[in-house]
Amino acid sequence: MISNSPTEPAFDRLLQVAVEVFAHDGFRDATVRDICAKANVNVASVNYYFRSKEALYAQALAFAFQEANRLHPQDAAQDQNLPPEQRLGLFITHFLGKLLDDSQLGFHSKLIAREIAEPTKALDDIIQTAIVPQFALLTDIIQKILNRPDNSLLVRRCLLSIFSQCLMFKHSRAVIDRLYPELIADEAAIAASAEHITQFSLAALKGLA
Amino acid sequence: MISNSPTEPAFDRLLQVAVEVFAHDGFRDATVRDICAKANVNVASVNYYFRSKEALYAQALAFAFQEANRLHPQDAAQDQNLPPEQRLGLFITHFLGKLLDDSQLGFHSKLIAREIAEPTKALDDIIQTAIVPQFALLTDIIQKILNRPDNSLLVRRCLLSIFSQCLMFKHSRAVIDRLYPELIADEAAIAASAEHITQFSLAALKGLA
Amino acid sequence: MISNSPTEPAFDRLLQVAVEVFAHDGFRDATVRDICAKANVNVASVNYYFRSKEALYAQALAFAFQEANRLHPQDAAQDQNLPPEQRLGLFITHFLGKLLDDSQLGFHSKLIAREIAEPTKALDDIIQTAIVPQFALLTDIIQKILNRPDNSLLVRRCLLSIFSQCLMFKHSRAVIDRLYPELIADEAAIAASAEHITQFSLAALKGLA
Amino acid sequence: MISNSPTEPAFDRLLQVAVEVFAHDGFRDATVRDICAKANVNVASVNYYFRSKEALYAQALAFAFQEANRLHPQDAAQDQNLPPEQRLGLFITHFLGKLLDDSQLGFHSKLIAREIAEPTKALDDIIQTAIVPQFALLTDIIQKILNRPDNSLLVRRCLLSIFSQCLMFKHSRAVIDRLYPELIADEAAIAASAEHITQFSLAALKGLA
DNA sequence: AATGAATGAGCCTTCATTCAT
DNA sequence: GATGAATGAAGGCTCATTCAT
Repeated sequence: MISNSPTEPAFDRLLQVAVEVFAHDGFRDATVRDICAKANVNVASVNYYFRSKEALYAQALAFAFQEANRLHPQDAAQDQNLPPEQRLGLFITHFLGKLLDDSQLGFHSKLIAREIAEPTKALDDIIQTAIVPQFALLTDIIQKILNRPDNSLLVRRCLLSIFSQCLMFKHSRAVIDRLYPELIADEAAIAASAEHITQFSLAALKGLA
Repeated sequence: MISNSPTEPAFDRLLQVAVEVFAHDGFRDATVRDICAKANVNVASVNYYFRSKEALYAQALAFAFQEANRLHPQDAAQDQNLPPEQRLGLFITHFLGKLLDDSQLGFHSKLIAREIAEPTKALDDIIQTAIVPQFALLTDIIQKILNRPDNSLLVRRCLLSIFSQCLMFKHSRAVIDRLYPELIADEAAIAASAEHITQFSLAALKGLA
Repeated sequence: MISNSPTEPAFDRLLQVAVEVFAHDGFRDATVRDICAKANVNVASVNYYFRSKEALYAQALAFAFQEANRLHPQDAAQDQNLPPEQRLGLFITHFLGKLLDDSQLGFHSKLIAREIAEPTKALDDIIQTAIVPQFALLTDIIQKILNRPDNSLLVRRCLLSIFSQCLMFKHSRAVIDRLYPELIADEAAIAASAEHITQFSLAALKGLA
Repeated sequence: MISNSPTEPAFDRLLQVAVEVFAHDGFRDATVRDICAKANVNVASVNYYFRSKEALYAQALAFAFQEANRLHPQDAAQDQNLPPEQRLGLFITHFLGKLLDDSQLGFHSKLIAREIAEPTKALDDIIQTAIVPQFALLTDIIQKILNRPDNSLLVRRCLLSIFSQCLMFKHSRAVIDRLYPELIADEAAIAASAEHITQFSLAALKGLA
């Protein structure tokens, strides 16, 4: 993705700060001045290194995906030796953990969720790089449980049904925080939520198979 | 674009245009000048009728919920004489229809989805007036299928599992449009998607009961 | 002055409120809306009754002078039977009391002080109506103490010297409030200040005579 | 109009123009656009250099005091070797000269007089840095003539009596211009006025001592 | 006669961007 | 190559005023 990036520290600092700030404030509310100040670089640096605020955003988005995948690889769920039911549980637990990570890494998924909810021109690249592989992995698991071909409509629909249950905790977090805060209160609660999604989805898949 | 029938009072025209523009551009990118121009009123009208851009947004949001509920009432799903399984199907079909309505009303759900993804101060009011009733209705249906008390954690989690499958078509529409466009190609496809969510969820609920 | 004023209650209320608001906020900071709201009349009333905000100001100024003179006549100081030294004391006490009156009447002198510090076109009329008579009265007193003709330069200069000591409490009140608040703390303090000005001025006049 | 020598830095030009414009129009009526236009700089410069219109005003006020004191230092009046009666005369002459300086510097005292008549948040700072020293100097002189302690009420009252006679030429200049223009017609007249204030005050102080 | 709705000019401020160094 | 100064377009908002009723 970021093939043409010089490896200068100012450039990198700018990129990391941009992920955080864009994730926190959104594209419009984030200001170039704020990003530069937080990155300890000159105000003109964004235009110098990235040509424009918009270009910085696109790069930051690509960087966020790259980092999210580097830091949260779905290794266990890819193990073809495990039974698909167990792989499903691992996938969901891992994916939900990534989404709800409120540490520094949380910025990555937050920025991505923003981009999906309000796509810009940058989305198409991103889908190919980061979403398609996740979809492929989950497709593989579902297809084995349902015992149907990869490209069947049912597999695709079940894929969305399962993905959506995880994504809700990101997209509708504001609602969950207000109505059902106990479901994401701490790590144990999040693990229980992952377990529920797994059981709910397994029961559904078994019933539909 | 809503037809700006000049007979309509300026206040109403402003409100309808605001829903459109805020849905399309978001709060920050939308400009008062643009809204006023599209509504064929003076630039000062927003401040005259609504006191501020922020207050206009809050009113537009409330109006969007009101309109969405008025045009897609959940009457059938509330019928206590029907079996809960059928009520669930009706609820999902209606809810998905409301979310994917690309006619004039599509703006309403788009604006609402934006607000949930990036909450402003206006969200709290909205949750109470518009979301809580929907949650209550679905809770009633689930609780009857599961035969569990209203407030059990399981009921709440299943509620989110079902809601999320519908909401994904709104929040992640950009992804679906690109990867699985056939699932929302036309009204028949949407109906089939609703049917899938219903079957998936019913199988899950039966399995968990 | 206000010969063409209709005697309607709305008109009068507007005028009285205008004196207060202009005195408190100044011409620019005062808003027509605020004045109309406080006077319980329509927003358009100012333009209807007075043609413009500026014209309302001019009328309010004239009204303030008229009221100030009507409510604070310098009767005692005009008594030719009293010795001029006593008349000087009466004049100063009375004048200072009028200037420092913080009750409703205080608005009149505050508005007038504003006009003198930052004159508008309205000032010339005002000087003839309200200031000249005061100057004449004080001139008469001084001239008798100094035993000089009315129009001597010395009389004029002493007039200003005495007037200025009183006016300072109005024009530079902000400074006095901060550095010597004890000089205007209460009615007794104000009376003592008047007494000082009288003694200071009498001593000066005696010395110069 | 100050000569906008283009060699001067934009910051300085802005400050000098601000003194002029604020003195002429007052804080509210003065516009940032006008100031920038007169200073030949961009409209955004005020916010760039001074953060806000209000901050520019505060700086302009401080600058006015600084300039007024730099150009009219009270050196002679501070000379402890001179008799206090002579020092009083020097102080009054200098102070009145500063107030009535109609050259370029007239803007300074006009701005200051405005601020005292209609104080803003900026006044408190100004009092400490600019007024207190003047008061201290005059207090020293008066106390020596009266032979009383610095902090006696009488000294304070006499201080105000003397100050006020000078200030009147600033605050009530509009009235003097119309009724007694001969008192400030030219430099000689002003010197005569200063002489009068000195004699009047000395006679008073002697009488009260 | 008197009003309330509606207007438009103009204000301060923000911000991404540019330019000379 | 990299910066800090400077810009200009645009945004939300206020307010005296006008106009139809």
